Amino acid sequence: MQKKEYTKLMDNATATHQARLFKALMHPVRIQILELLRGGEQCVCHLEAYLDLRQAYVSQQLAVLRKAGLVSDRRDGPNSYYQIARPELLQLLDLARTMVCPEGSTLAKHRVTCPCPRCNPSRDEAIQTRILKLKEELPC
Amino acid sequence: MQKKEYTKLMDNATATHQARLFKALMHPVRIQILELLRGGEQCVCHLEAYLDLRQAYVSQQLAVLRKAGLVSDRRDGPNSYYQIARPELLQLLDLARTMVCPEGSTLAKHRVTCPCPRCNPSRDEAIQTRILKLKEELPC
DNA sequence: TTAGTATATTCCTTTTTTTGCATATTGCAA
DNA sequence: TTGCAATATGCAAAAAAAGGAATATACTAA
Repeated sequence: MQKKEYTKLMDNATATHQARLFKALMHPVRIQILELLRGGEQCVCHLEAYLDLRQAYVSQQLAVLRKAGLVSDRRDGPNSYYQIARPELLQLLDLARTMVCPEGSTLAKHRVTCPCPRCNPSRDEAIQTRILKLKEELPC
Repeated sequence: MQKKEYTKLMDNATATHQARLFKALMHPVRIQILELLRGGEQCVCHLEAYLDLRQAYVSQQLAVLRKAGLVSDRRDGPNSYYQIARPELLQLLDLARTMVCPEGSTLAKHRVTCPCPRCNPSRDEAIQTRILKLKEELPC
């Protein structure tokens, strides 16, 4: 039997890192979160409303994505905003989608009530103007 | 709070299928198998030798890839040959590798002894000629 | 300080994967 | 048929992930 010298195509460490990346993506909710982040950063309550999931659960899934280095977070007052940290992720998701979803499935519509500042600019604005008004009324 | 009509970016079914694809790829051994299949089909004993893993274990991992529709198999005599069924997979793996492995890691060399017919053409040939010789010696 | 909103984490149970081991199957030749 | 080589499958224990529930933290406003 022939004994051959063989240069490995890939070392174990790389394969393990790659597997870790796929592991972070192997969950439907995490994929949907990344899809929602496609258009830019979103706060947790927005994801919660749009996916119709409990807050703690969304936070757990975000923690998995964060620990895998796939998303980054930023605090703004009471809200946390998450965004995609690796733009190549979107290519990866696009490629995966073409592989599993050949037929253009029709996307469902549904109603959401999201409490986040971005979804409620008027409400936020109203609060801000009321605050300003009150401040003006105060004696210096 | 505003109530908005929202067209889902992705239906649950698609996300689930995508997750299933990533699930099949979330294992280092399966990734290494796919890398070995990059150059074309290989038999099980070849993978076994090149990855230095037990036969039953390689077969199990191949079964996962097969059930996910990522590889196809073909029987040729006593050997089973596997090949990549979805060429887009290679793109996916390439993209994933660039994401996790920025520094060009040096690939290790190692010696393998593979018993498969392709790795031992001379041995196979020798057997074949011996068979032919024996047949000639037989009285019709 | 207290209360309320937004978010994160910890603990625990259930389910799914992993992995080793034994065994079954298949194809071929004697 | 028997025996052997190559491959596949079934089973069980260990490890990991999923998901629910309670709780902790952070910030803001009163």
